Amino acid sequence: MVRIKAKVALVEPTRQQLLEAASAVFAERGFRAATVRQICQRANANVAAVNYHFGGKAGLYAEVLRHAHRCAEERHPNVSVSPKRLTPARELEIFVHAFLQRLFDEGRTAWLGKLMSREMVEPTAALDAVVEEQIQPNSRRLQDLLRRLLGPRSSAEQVRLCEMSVVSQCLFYHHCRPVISRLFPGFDFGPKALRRLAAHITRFSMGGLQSAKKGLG
Amino acid sequence: MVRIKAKVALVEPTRQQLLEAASAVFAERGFRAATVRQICQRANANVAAVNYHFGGKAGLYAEVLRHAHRCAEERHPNVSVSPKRLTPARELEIFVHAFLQRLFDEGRTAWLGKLMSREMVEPTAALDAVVEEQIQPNSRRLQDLLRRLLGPRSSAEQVRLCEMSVVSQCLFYHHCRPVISRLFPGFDFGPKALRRLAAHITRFSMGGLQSAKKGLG
DNA sequence: ATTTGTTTCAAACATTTGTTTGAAATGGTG
DNA sequence: CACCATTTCAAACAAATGTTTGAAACAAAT
Repeated sequence: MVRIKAKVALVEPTRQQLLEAASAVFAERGFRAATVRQICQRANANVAAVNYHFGGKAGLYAEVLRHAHRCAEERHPNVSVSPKRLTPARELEIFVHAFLQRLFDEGRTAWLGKLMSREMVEPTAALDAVVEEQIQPNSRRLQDLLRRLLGPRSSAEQVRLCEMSVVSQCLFYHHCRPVISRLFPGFDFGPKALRRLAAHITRFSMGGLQSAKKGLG
Repeated sequence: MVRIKAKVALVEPTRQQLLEAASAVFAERGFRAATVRQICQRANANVAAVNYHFGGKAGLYAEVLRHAHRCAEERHPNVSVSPKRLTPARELEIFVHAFLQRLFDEGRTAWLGKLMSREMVEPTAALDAVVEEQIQPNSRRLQDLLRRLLGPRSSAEQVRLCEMSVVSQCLFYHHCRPVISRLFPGFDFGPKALRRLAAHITRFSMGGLQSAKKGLG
């Protein structure tokens, strides 16, 4: 029994290893560009394992999305309510910073963010589920925050537009990283830079929101 | 001679047809997903034509980028200087609106914008040239405008960050269109909507710039 | 009309990639 | 040990795709 436990701990079941490897590869390369052979090699598994355990590349991808979602939920059990009383600006900054971290952190934490970012640009059949289960809730959360910032007279359209203005600034750095690093060599994405970025996006957006608010009447 | 001229006018040389077809297909599908067979079918050409005229798929793609650049230059011979005296806000709105149009117009006008947008997310070997020849100049142009708006005390870093805040808002709608149309059904991208979008992005950004300006000291 | 250089074409080729297969290995159970 | 289900594996398969090839068609010049 000790031996069994030890073995389980050391050599994780193939299915799990595939899931981990696939998460990383899909997050890096995207669904299309990732190959099952890459994934299996990384998981020390046979090429046929993907089909045996997940019924195919698509099935594996679907499982990876669920897996990443579970991992993220585990790590942030309930981000929806900020416990302390914070200024709205600070609350927005926290949202933005968390968003950036999900896109740029290394390791398992960032899988979900990267996968979702990929889905936006190069959608697969899984996009509908991703939007409904993951993007939609976050969108509602940000909209609530923005509505508070824009005031009760703001229209749904205004809230939507401002939401996209905020989100776009965060996603941009991930989507366009290849261009940014060529256009501005030396631009880095370490933790410190991420905080500075979040500060800028928040300040810029607070000004933008104020401007949008004025133009309401 | 008349017969020849007529024929040339009616049945354009294969090379040109390939270029046109490839521009459309690459803009729609991206470099990887586009297949030479698709392109050749659309151009009524043989599969081997691509290799004969351009040395391969990569060569064709490189030519397509140059071709799209020429087309865009032809259409907007010199956008760099706005002839009339405009308020900076109006100037920014024109820039933003033109940007959006390049991404969402149908037909040849939009090829370059779409191709560049693709390059940002899914870079190819051609990205370096694209950045240097196309993105860099536009970037400089926007930076000049923003520096005027931010005032002489603004740092290069501030200008860069604000530039990305503006550009990101424009690109977002193109990059994330699949998500937007699921999240906000009915969101359209017709000419009227594009003008409204440009107005929002401009107003939002003007507020953001003001905010960024304040935080300079 | 013949020649010469260019262009087109159908067919084949080589490679990649997702999937299938049938046998071998594995591990628990009676 | 023998039996059974589960899992792994090397090999093969089928489809897609970029590229090559060698002959045919074509056009212009001599």
